[in-house]
Amino acid sequence: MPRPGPRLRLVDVAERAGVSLATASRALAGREGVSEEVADRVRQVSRELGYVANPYARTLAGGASSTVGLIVHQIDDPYFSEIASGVIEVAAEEGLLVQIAHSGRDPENELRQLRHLIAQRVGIILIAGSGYDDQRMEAEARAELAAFQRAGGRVAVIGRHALGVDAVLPDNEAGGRAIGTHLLDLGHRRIAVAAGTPGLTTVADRLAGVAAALAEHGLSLDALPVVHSDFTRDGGRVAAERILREHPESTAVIALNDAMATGVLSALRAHRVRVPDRVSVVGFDDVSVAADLAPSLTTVRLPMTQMGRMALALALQPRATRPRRRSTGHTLIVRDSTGPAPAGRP
Amino acid sequence: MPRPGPRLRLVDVAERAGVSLATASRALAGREGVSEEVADRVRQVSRELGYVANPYARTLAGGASSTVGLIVHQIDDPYFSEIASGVIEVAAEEGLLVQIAHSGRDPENELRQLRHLIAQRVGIILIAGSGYDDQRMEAEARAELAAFQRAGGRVAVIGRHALGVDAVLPDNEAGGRAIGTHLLDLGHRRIAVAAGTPGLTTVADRLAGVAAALAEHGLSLDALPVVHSDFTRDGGRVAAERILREHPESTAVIALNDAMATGVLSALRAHRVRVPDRVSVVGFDDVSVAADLAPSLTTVRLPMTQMGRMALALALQPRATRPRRRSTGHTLIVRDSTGPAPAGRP
DNA sequence: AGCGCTTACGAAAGCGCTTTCGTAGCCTAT
DNA sequence: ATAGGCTACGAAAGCGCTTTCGTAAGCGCT
Repeated sequence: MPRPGPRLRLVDVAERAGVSLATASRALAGREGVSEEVADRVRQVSRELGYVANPYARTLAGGASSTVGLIVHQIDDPYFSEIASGVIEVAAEEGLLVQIAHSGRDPENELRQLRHLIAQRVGIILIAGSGYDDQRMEAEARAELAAFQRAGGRVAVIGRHALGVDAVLPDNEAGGRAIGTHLLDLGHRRIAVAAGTPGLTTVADRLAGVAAALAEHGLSLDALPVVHSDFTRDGGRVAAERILREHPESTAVIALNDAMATGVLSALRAHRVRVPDRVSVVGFDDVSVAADLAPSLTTVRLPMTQMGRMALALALQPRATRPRRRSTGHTLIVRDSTGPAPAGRP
Repeated sequence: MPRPGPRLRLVDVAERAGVSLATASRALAGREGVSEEVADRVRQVSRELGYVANPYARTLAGGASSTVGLIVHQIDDPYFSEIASGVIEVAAEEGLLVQIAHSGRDPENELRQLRHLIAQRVGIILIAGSGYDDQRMEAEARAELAAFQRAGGRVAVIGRHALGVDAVLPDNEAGGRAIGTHLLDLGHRRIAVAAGTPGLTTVADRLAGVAAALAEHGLSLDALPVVHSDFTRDGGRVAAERILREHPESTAVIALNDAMATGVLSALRAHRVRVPDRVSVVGFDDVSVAADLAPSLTTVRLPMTQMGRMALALALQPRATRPRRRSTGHTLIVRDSTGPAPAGRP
C-alpha cells in the first residue's frame, strides 16, 4: 500500500508523470482533452504516490464540493440516526463526506442551519424529518434552496416539505390508515391519538390516514380525540396522562411515532393499565427497540435506513425538470401491544 | 458540479468598512494589530451584511480547518448517536461542522476512515467507541495521528485507545465493579457474562471491573462464565442462548452493554425465563430506552452526551505536553431487571 | 532635532486546485 | 502547396482567504 505522504500536491504528481498541472488535473477528473495514454499514466502515478486531492483547494477553484449536508431534528432520535446511517453508507461508497446539523424541530433553527450549510458551500443538502406548517419559513427556505440549486447545488428531502425539490415520501397516510384499520378490525371504536406537535406535516399526514380509516368504517371523526404534545417519549407520557384523564373510555391509543408510543406504554404501566387487555397501543416507524418494549409494540415499519440511501441517491442524480418523488412503502407489524377491544364497558 | 453562488466576500466587507482586506481579516479573526475602533466597525459591517467566511478559502490559506471528523462504530447505535449529539451541540456553539464516518467496529476500516479524514484536511479528529486489541492497527493509527498533530491537527478519543492522545475515559472498570457488587449484594453467586467481541478494550475493561468485584468477595473467577458474541442486540440473544444451554445454573446475566442486555432480555422472554425472579439481568450505558424495556433495565449510566461534549472540548484546547485524560464518572441505576437471587441454590 | 521602537494598517504573496486561453502539431480539403 | 479545423497539451489567471513584509505615523528618549 502506498504511504499517504505528508503534503503531496497535484504538482508533485504532474511532475512525476512528466505532464503539466493542467493535464494532471484533467486526467484525474476524467475530463476531455487528454489522450488515454497520458491519462492512464497520471492515474497510475497518482495511485502509486497515494495522492488525495485537497478538497478545500478543489472546491475553492470552482470544482465540486464533495460534502453532503444532512439536517436532522435530533441525531440521537433513532428515527434520524437510522436515516443518517443510510446516508453515511451511500456517502462512503461515493467517497463523499457527510456533515450533520441539528434543527431541534425548530423551523427557525432549521432555516439557520440550512443557511449555514449553504454558506459552508456543501455540494448536496439533505433535509430529513418532517416539514413544518410554517408559510414564512418554508418560503424563505425555498428561496435559499432555489438559489443554491441555481448555483449547481443538489437537494433532496425526506418527508413532505413544500420546497419544490426531490423528495422521499414516507408512506405516512397509508401507514396511518393501516393502523386505523387494524384497530377497527380488532373491534376498537373508542380510539385516542397521541399526536406530535401540530405544525409538523408528518403528524398531519399520519393523522389524516387514521381519520380516513375511521371514515371508511363510517365513524365520525369527532369521536377521535387527538391530544397534541411533543413528538418524543416524554410527549407520549404527557399525552397518555391526558388521555387517561379526559378520555378514560378509550380502548386504544395511537401514538404517531414510536418514541411517543414508548412514553404512552410507560405512562400506562405507571397507572397499571394493562396492555393490550385494557388498552391497545400502536406506534409508527418501527425503530429497532419497538420489538423489545413491554409489551412489544405493534407499529408501522418505515424503511428508515433505506430512506436515507434513497435521498442521497436522488440528490446524486442530475436534477430533473420537475422535482422527483419516491414513495417508501410501509408494513404493518403486529406485535403484542394490540389485541381485541375489551368486551362490555371498561 | 455545484458552484458557489454569487456570494458575499471579505473584500466586500472590507470595502464597506473602508479598510483593507488584511485589516478586515485580522479584525474578524480577533487578531492583534487592529485598533478596537476599526475592529468594531468591521465586525459591525460584517454582521449587517450577514457575511460568512468561505471555509474552503480560509482553510486553504492556512487557517485552521473548522471541521471536526467524528469516527463512530455505527451511528444508529444509541450509544454513539448520543455521543454524536453532544459533539454536534458543542460544534454548533463553536461554529464548527461535524463530519461523521462509520468504522463498523472493524479496525481495518477504522484506519481507512481515519486516513480519509486526514486526507480531507479536517482540523479535529474525534474517535468514539472502543479501542481495539490490535497492535499493528494501533501502531499505524498512532503514526497517522502523530503526523496529523505535528501538522497542527487536534485529536481526542473516547475510550481506551493506545494512541497517545487526549482521551475521555468512560468509567468502565468502576462501572463493572458496581454492577458486580450490586449482584453480589443481592445474593447472586452464579453469574454469567454476555460480553462483546473480545478485541475491544471496552469489553476487557468492563469485564475486569466485574472480575474485581467478584475477587473482592473472595469468589473465584473460574466460576464466572464469559460468553463472547457481537456487541449488539443480536449478539446478546446469541450469548443468552448459550448461557441458558451451557450454564443453566446462572441466576444473573451481566451484559456488557445495553444493546446486548436488550438481546438477553429478549431471549429470556422467548424461553419464558422470568426476570428478575429466576434470572437477574444488568446492562451497561443506560441508553435512553433502558428504562422502557420489559422489565426496565438495571444498568450503569454513562453520560454519553456529556462525553461527546468533553471530547470536543478537550480537542479545542491547545495541546498539552502530555495527553490529558478525563474520567466520566458513572451511576448505578437500579431498576426492575435485578432482584434477590432465588432461594435454594447450590 | 535625531534616533530607535512600537503600533496600525495596506500591498502583495501565496495556499492547491480548476479552467480559460493560447499554441504547437497534425490531418484533411482544396 | 495553402488554408482551415482538430486535438493534446502547457501557461497562467484566478477562487477567497490568511499572513508576511513593508511603511507611515506616533511615541519617548537622549
